[in-house]
Parts: sequence; C-alpha cells; structure tokens
Amino acid sequence: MSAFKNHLELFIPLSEQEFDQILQYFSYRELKKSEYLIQNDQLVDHTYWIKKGLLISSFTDSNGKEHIIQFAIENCWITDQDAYYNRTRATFNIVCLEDSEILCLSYSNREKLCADVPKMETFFRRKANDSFVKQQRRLLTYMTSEVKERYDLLLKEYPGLAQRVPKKILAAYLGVTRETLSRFRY
Amino acid sequence: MSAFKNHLELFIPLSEQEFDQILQYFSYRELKKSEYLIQNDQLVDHTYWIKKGLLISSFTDSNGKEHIIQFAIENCWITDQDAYYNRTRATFNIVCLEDSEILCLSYSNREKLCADVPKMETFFRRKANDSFVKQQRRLLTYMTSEVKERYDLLLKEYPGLAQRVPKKILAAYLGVTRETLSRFRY
DNA sequence: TTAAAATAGTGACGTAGATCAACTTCGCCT
DNA sequence: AGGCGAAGTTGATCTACGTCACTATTTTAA
Repeated sequence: MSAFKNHLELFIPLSEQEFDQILQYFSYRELKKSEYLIQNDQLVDHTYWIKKGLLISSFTDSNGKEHIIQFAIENCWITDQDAYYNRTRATFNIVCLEDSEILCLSYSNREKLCADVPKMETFFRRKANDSFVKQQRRLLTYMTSEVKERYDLLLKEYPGLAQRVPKKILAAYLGVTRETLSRFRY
Repeated sequence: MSAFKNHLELFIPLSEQEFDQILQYFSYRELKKSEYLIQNDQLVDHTYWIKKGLLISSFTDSNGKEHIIQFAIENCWITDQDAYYNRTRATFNIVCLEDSEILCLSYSNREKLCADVPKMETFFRRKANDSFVKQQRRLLTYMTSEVKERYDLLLKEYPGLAQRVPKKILAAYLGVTRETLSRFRY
C-alpha cells in the first residue's frame, strides 16, 4: 500500500516486481524542521520525492528579497531543477518547514532508471510535461489576476496551507509584501 | 543537412536511417502571415516545430486584455500544451506573424514515436525538462526584475525581435501596456 | 493611390501595491 | 514561566505603472 507506487501509477501501471526494482534506485532521508535539503551554491545531485512533510524552495534576489518558487507537500517532487538537469550549482534554497520523510534520486540513477525501465522514462516525460503546464498556468495567473485572486487560488491548490506556513512566506510566493497580503485577508 | 536533425541532436545522436524513420511521423504545412495555427476553443491534436517563420501564442483574459505566452521562431516547438497533453480545447491562439514552414506531430503519432523509437522518448523528456527550467526562469524574471530589465533580457534572448514584431506585442509579452513600454525605450 | 485601420508616441491624472515606522502578538528556548 | 526575536497588523506616504485622450505615423486592402 505504497503512496509512492500510487503516485507513479498516475502515469504508468506497475507490477509489484517492477515497483520493487524501481525502488532500488532511490535512497531515503528524514529531515527535521528548519533543516536544509539544498543550499544556494551547492552542487545539486539529487531530485526528491516527498513522502511526508512540507518544504519550500526559495530564491533570494539581488536586493535581498526572498521569493518562494515552490511548496512541496506529500507526493510532490522538489529540487533545484536548473542546477540538477544542467549539473551546475544551486541558485535556490530548499528548507523543511515541517519534519519530513524523503525519497532521493541521484542524477546518474535517474538516467540509469530511464534506460533500464522504459516505463519510468515515460513517467518522467509525462511528469515533465505536466509540470510545464502547471508552471505556465502560474505565470498566466501572475499576469492576469489580482493579488486577492492569486491568494484564493493558492489556498485552493493547497488546502490548509495558510495554517501550516507563515503568512510572509505565502506573500513571498504571491510576489507581494507581507503588509499587502495582510491588508487583503479578512 | 537538415536543421531538424541538428535540433534533435542537441539531445540525442541519430543515424541518417533513424532520422528518416522519425520524419515519417511528421507532416508538413506552410502558413501565410496572419493565418492561425490554433484558435481558442479548438481541439488541439498537434504540436509544431518551426522550420522557418515567426509565430506567437497568446491568451485573452476575462478583461479582454491579450497576453503573449510565447514567441516561436526557427527551431522552436509551439502548441497549446495544456490542451495538447490533456486532450482538451485550446485557451490560446497561435498565429503567424510571418510566412512560416512547419513540421506537425499529432498526439497519437508522438506516443507511437516514443514507443517505437526510445531515443525520441529521451529527446522529449530532456526537452520537457529544459522547457520547464526556461519557463521557471521567466517566472523568476517576472517576480524579480523591472520592466526595462525584462525588455533587455527578451531582446537578448531573441536578437532582432524588436524589428520583426509590433511593440505592442512585446509589451503584452512583458506584461505591461504599450504606453509604458514606449516610455522605457530610448 | 488613397482611405481606413492598425501602430506608436506623449501628456495628465488615477491607483495598486511598496516602503517605512510604530505597535501587538505569537512561538520558541533555556 | 518568562524573556526575546520572529511574525503580523495598521497607518501614512511614495512610486511604478495603468488609463484615457489626443495626435502622428505606418501598414493594409480596395
């Protein structure tokens, strides 16, 4: 009754044996609240699937302002994708907001997995297309919607997030100051 | 000496025979300036690779304001990805700004191609990861940079675009009015 | 070839959200 | 349990960009 198997089966059907084989390519980690998974300037050799917990990836711009790139809760993947795919150093920080349980996949194991198990290459292709569309929707929301509307959409996408995460983090995801967000809530 | 073969070889090496086989899955179209490749509300059954020309995909929001999603010039892929991958209707319009020559790949042919030629599944996986990262960089630029800076970055990414495209289209890509863009140029 | 439409530039004014500052409340740590 | 830093609220201004209105120029199509 693995949540990870269910997750993979969103895109590809798997036998128990296939799933067991796939799991060999992953390792497992547990992190406590406020520990870092990735820090700015590190080489990024892994992508991560969140079994349990809550993490954020963030970017600090040249004015020292922090922007939230992504929330990752149960069943989400997270890494600094630019650094991971291009084998360069992180520009993002990824930190735990809650104690977390994480499956880890190294770059070389991911390539091996894709070569050894064609279904997994299909999975990653579909997943990447899906992520692209979601990212594009976020950009579109950014371009077309008022802050209040973007806030409502965020809470609709992650119900209960407002209770798990400081408001200033929500504001930094929406691209406004905490003062502005505070004036919008009632 | 095919530009398309070179394009595929950015991610995967190909023999002439393999390339010839791959080409079988595509069809070819020519469009004149101002003709539509995809119109809002149509079913989207193809993704397109631009051999020559210039197209834009755009989205018209509930206030009637037009937003430019993407410019597609030589060697770019373009479609309404949300509609294409999820087999639904277009929310974007895609129109030619210049006479264009286009390779077309249907959804079912793409799936067949991925199943028949594993290298092409690898190509599309890598390409999708790459597109995701580029999209994420655009969102980040949106969140962190002033309009003037975003304008300069756009022209750096597509040199000569300012000469090929009406200014109001550039403004709609940057998410500002044509008046504001006009005041930034010197 | 010329009229109409689309594109572009500029000024005056309006507004959403930023910035700064003061105050309150919450959560963590020994 | 109580002290301290982080988080959140609220008010007063500031500012980047939007809106509207008018004019000039370029493109399109009959």
